[in-house]
Amino acid sequence: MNTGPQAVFRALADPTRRQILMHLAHENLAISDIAARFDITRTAINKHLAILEEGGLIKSEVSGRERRNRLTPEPMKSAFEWLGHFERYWDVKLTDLQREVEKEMAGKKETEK
Amino acid sequence: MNTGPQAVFRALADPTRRQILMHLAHENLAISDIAARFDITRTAINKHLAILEEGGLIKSEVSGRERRNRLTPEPMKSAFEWLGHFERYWDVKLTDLQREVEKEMAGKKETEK
DNA sequence: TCCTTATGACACCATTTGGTGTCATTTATA
DNA sequence: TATAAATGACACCAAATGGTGTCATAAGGA
Repeated sequence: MNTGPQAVFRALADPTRRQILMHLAHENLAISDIAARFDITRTAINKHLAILEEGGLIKSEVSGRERRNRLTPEPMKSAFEWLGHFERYWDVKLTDLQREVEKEMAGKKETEK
Repeated sequence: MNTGPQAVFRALADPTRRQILMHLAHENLAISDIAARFDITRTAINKHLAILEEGGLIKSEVSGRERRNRLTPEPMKSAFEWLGHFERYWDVKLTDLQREVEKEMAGKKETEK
């Protein structure tokens, strides 16, 4: 397992995997349960689960003949925080404010001449 | 261009692309400028830029013989918000608090018997 | 015990991904 | 005006990705 940002972003890059995470947010599910919710084979689901587990986003434990999967979303935090560093850039209100400030500064410069 | 969550997560999945975004957060750069900061060819950088632009994370405009790239991070917001839905799950403090509350409740039950 | 269910383990495949190198075109510049 | 610099446009490649199908094994249930 490797909960670094790379393994997490990689795990999040596939839409099927993100959907699996959403299902697991509601309830723990066995592999067949998950496969029943998608149009792809159980084998394909298994590979997705392996990548999610590699990213540390889920944990699984066997119980009888089932393997129950549970969400362990802590590693998402690193991706969330990485994105958070850009928050000030995408915040439109702040950008508008900056523009206003810059315009104001420019105006002052002009009047100071 | 397609600023949906899929295009954004896909663009963020590669470590080189994430580094390019960080560089562009500091300053707008031409393709050669970016290529000079990595050990891969300009052609490879070009492909990464195309994927970033496809996700709407950057915009570029030609200026003479240069193509200047600028960060347009608004689409990151959708990925950030998607992750935000899981925040309550990974928040350790909240989890600890819940554990405390549960322990307290269990204790009360005991004493109430 | 027999049959069914849930996985594990492979082998195989087409497409995508992340790189490379080369050549042509356009734009500054000495 | 030559020359150098910055891109664009291709062709080509190996490895990773996202699927498939098949067969074996283990665990429950009638």
